[in-house]
Amino acid sequence: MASITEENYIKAIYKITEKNQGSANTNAIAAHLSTSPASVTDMLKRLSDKDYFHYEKYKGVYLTSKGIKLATDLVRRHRLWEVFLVDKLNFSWDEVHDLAEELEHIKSDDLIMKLDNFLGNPKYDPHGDPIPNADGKFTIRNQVTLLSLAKEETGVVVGVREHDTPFLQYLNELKINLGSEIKILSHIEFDHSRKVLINDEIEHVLSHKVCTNLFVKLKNHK
Amino acid sequence: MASITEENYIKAIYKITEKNQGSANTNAIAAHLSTSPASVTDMLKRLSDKDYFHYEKYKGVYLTSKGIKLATDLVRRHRLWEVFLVDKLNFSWDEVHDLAEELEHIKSDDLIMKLDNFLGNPKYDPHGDPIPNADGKFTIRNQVTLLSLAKEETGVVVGVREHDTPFLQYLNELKINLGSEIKILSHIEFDHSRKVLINDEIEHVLSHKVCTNLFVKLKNHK
DNA sequence: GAAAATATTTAGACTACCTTAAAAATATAT
DNA sequence: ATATATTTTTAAGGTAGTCTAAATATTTTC
Repeated sequence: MASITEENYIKAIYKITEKNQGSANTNAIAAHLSTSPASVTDMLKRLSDKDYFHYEKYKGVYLTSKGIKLATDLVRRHRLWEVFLVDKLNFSWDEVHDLAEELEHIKSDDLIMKLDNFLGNPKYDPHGDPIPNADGKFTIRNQVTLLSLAKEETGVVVGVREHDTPFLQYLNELKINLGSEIKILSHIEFDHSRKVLINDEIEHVLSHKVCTNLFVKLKNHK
Repeated sequence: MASITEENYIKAIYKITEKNQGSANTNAIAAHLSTSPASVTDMLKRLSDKDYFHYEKYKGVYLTSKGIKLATDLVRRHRLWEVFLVDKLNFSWDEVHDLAEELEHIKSDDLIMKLDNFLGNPKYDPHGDPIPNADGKFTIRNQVTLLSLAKEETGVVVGVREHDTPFLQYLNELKINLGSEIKILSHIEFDHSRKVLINDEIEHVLSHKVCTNLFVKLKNHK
């Protein structure tokens, strides 16, 4: 059975390989876990006979199917706990990450199954991220960033790319949450920001960066 | 901030001192934590400058008010999680101890406050044990063991002394749970067992030991 | 393709917690 | 009050995980 530290290594490798076409290097893992590259090398060596990943000196590391299974299990647990914290305990979406980070390490398939049922088998977490099923399969959703909407089009917010607290709190201030409707009033050429109408009520300018981080689906589309 | 191991030591000391008039000895702590007496001495020495307890070589250990606060906090967290597991996730009362043992170590006052509210501020856990409030105060209840009921008296089950799985599962078989009514039909002199009527339905003989472990209040009493 | 920059690994040491075996202190029994 | 039994502590060492500093590999640059 994997220790909490081991689980965190597997999760870090999973997240990095998701972005960096399949392989994770020592420095990236160290940065992700706020530890030193030396510790990572050490840990990879000690963990490498547990079959979660392939590791070759100086060549980086990639997960085996066993490692991927553990990682998606962790993602599943994390996101289900986030749903619990927001839907049942009334936490806000910017407060739940660290708690879910602890809760996800409680290892009981029965617990997660019962939690899933209790929550009504949710498909997405409070940030709009898909929750993998018990087999590790994700529901894929049609989504684009707010950037790709044309003038006069309206998007319904279905997710956020970044999860850090300041960004989510900024969205709180703008009254933007999952389900909010954002209509593009105009593109501002100069800095690629967008003038928008939020929830049919408030006009606002959203920076290019904010737009990149908002996932929407076109209103009245499928 | 106390580590999980530290918390478990404090909790063990608390439980032992509850029974053994105020002080816990090395062997008892070791037995309680399934570790060696040498480890306990080692840990007590290392922990003793954190002000959770007073420790004098060969004299045993007793908690300070800081230690008692931490211990009752842990009891509170443990019992609230047990309520959650039984009331919300539909676990049975014999399945929740180990999971609560893990969940109790998640340190967030906010989490526990919100969990408490979500559960409706319960005063007792699924085994009938009182849940201390945030200040560590327990609700005291009028209760006696089934042993002290006379013939023809009826008791309502409000708690169990032992929490181990086989005992609780035996009670499941007998259809005895919190709230069950048990009427004493006769005392059997030979082995001090009791012939009883459970829930107005089933007649059964309960051993002396089972009776000692069942807390009841007299039906129609306060 | 050599030099410089960067990434990675090794070496040695630290902490928290655990272990067994032996020594010392305390408690019990005669 | 001494001998015996029990409890507790010390000593020495192990594992998981961490660190810094130094050594080595790889990549980038010219």
